[in-house]
Amino acid sequence: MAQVTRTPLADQAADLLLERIRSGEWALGEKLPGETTLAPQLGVGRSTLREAIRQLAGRGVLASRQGSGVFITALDVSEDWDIVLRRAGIISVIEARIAIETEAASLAAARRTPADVRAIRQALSARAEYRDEIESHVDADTAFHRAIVAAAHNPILLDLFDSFTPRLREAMIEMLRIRKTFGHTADQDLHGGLADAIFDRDAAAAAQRSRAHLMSLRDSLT
Amino acid sequence: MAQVTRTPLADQAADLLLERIRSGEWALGEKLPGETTLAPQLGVGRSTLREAIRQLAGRGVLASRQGSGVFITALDVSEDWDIVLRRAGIISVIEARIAIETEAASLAAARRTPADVRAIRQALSARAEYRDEIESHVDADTAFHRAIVAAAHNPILLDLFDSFTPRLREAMIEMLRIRKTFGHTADQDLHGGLADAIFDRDAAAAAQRSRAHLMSLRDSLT
DNA sequence: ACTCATCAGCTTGTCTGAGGAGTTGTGTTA
DNA sequence: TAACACAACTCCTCAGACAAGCTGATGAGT
Repeated sequence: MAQVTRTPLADQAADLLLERIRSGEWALGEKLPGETTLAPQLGVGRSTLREAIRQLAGRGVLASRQGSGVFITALDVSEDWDIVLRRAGIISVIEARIAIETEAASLAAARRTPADVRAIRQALSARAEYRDEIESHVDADTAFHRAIVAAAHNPILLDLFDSFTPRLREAMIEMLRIRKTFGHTADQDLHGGLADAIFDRDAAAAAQRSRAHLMSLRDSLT
Repeated sequence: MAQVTRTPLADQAADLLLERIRSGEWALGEKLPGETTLAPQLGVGRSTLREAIRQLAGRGVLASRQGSGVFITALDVSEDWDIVLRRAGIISVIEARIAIETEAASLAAARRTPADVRAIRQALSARAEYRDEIESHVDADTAFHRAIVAAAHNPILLDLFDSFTPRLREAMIEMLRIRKTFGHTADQDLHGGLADAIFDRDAAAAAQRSRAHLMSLRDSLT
């Protein structure tokens, strides 16, 4: 099928180049072939190739240094996060949560304000209420953990957390539906202990309890 | 003050153009002047201007349509994460790196394969070579840290790392250019120690050294 | 044998001129 | 009035020339 809209050669060359970069043809920081050899290889003129390179440079994938060459600075930032999370598997996701939440818990212990304390306390009691309905319980649990990350006062960590949890919701519900181990008193106490450590400004204990909780979650899946 | 490093004209033209766009000289969706009139206005050749436009097009600011003209598609660079990272401040970014890299180092110690060991070792020696050139040093350093995250065999952590580093590159270069504290033997030894801990499968030591390195980096900025 | 300046041969950077191709508005014509 | 033809724009692509920067080899001088 012939396409109605002809895309510029420079765009096509950029796509083609990005594809080859993604495929791992060149490692991070490695040098690309010279313009004079790459241009005929892609079937375009040198200036067209240069525009393609500029385009990728604008996206932070390439960087060119005069006299030296064109180098790969990133293996594409890409926005296919949805797919990545799906393919990665639940274990990898929980490990990423461990990374973010333990650090956040530690920071939260140091930085929490009275307003943070109120928010965490409220989320904790809300979590205790929903013991029977799985979905509500998962939502309340997520809200509790989010309150802790928010108390760390680091916008990046909060952004990372927010990019995880929506994808995680279904998986968590599914999981809890199969193994009916949720809403137990012990589980609730574990979360209470994490909150207490943050209230007491005990960074080490907060990190340790956050990690312990998530690792037990991970281990229950293996 | 004459600058030592001459930035390419195309980059300068792109910056100049972005500045004028940000100042509101043209409205969203409006057409820019033609290449033949804009190029002399900026004092560059036509192809140079075209490369500048391509660069901004790659960042989603401009879009050119053949026969019609070049149009403004966004007044702000935004690009979701880019602006978040810029506004958040370098401290928050480093804290996020601490979260990701310490966990990754710990996992890498447990999971590293012989291939990972080779990759880390190679990156480390490459890092030692580039002691004088700031840019090359930063790239080599990034490659080293990336090799460790890759050795953790967790695609999500690797993706998170990759989403940080491209934006961090310029800030790191800028920082090192001001404070000339890089490439020191102590610094290289620190990285060597981290690598050794991973080689020895000592997860605790790997995490501790990774954290120590990044925290010293953070503290040097306060 | 070692040091260092020089240079040839790479690389990317920039400009120019020539067409090709698409779009748009205008004027002519039926 | 409506459809068509066309001229005048626009960006797109290529080729060639030269400038500027980097790198490794070469050779002279110590």
